[in-house]
Amino acid sequence: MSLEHALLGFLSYSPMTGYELKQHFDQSIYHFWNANLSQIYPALSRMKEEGLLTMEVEHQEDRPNRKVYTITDAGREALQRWLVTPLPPGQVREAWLIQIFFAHFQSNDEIVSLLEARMDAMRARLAVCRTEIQAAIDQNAAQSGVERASQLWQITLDYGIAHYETQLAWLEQTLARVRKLPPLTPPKP
Amino acid sequence: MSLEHALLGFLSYSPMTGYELKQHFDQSIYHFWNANLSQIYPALSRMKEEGLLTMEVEHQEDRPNRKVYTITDAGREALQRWLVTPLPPGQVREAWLIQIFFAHFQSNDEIVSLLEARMDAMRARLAVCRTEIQAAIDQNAAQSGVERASQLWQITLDYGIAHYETQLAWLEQTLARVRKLPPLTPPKP
DNA sequence: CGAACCATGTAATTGGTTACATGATTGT
DNA sequence: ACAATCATGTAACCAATTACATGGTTCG
Repeated sequence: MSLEHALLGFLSYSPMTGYELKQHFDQSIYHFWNANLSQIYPALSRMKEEGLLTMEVEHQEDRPNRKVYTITDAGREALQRWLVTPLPPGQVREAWLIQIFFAHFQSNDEIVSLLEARMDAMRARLAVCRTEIQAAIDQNAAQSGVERASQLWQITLDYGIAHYETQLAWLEQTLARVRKLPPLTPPKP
Repeated sequence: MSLEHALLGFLSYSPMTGYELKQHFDQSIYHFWNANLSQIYPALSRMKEEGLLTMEVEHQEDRPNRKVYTITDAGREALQRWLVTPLPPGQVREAWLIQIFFAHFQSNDEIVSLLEARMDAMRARLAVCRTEIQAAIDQNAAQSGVERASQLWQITLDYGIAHYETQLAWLEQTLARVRKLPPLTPPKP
């Protein structure tokens, strides 16, 4: 359902093709939601069948025809309704924590390696938020008339930044903690 | 894959039935990974076929027979290998942030409501971590011989606590920010 | 008297990822 | 020469959720 509503959201700005929608996903909400083209195209067809969108074909000679989707009144209503409906919070799923949980037969160094690998990944993501996405927001904010939208975008980015900062803080702290853990009494089998 | 390895992890403690495994999921790692019985039972059969587990039937008269699964050497090796393999960090998926992102036509009050609903949910989860799961860990730690395991469990719980605290801090801060947002210039259509 | 516990599963559906397929144009 | 951009899709697969099915025992 979320994918569909994100598509409606972008199409509420202006009519677009599936390809362009994908670019919007990549450029603005990638840090908390992503979608593949192979997911977007069938979703658009479905939504057209449901009357949430209309489609017009723009003929092109050299490349495949562009299919430009436009949101309908029914689509706007569906979006509107969804936007004010609180969603049940999803189940947390952090597979790497399973590794920590069952690491009692691993050496402290092995656990440290896992944590360090994760730190690298989290640092990289934090950097993307701070540079690329921030730049996109700033550029967008410069064009006036969209201040409210820019501020909401910034709010979601700040969520991402806070999230990754927490991850890193926790990892740092856990690293110190694991280094001090008494080593395993029975050595590895 | 993670489900399978979590099952191997619990079975590395002692042989168990699918039903008992589910209880372990619910009591110790629910805050970062969960599984349904309808997922666990077929997974166990599969893993038995793959030679990671063996199974023995305990006959019972009044209830369905218990199928007790035991980890094999191959299972221990597979677990061991997985436990030291860094996992690629998963894509963040926070559907409710889509709602914030596209809320520029919603009133500030409507956005505030969404945030407050989420705050309630996050407070509830934080409370579960601080009370129920903490109690389970403390109880487990009291039985000596498992200190290392208890400490790793505590580490994963502290992750959960830090996560929910960050959520709440961000929500609090965002609430204040949204209340100050200049209201929408064009009133709702 | 109904809910929760014990104990097993299958089937259907949903949502997402990966692989496959096509093909011209533009930039390095 | 090779990768990236534009532009569309289909098909297979995987993981997780929900619904369905069965049925006795114990607790409030």
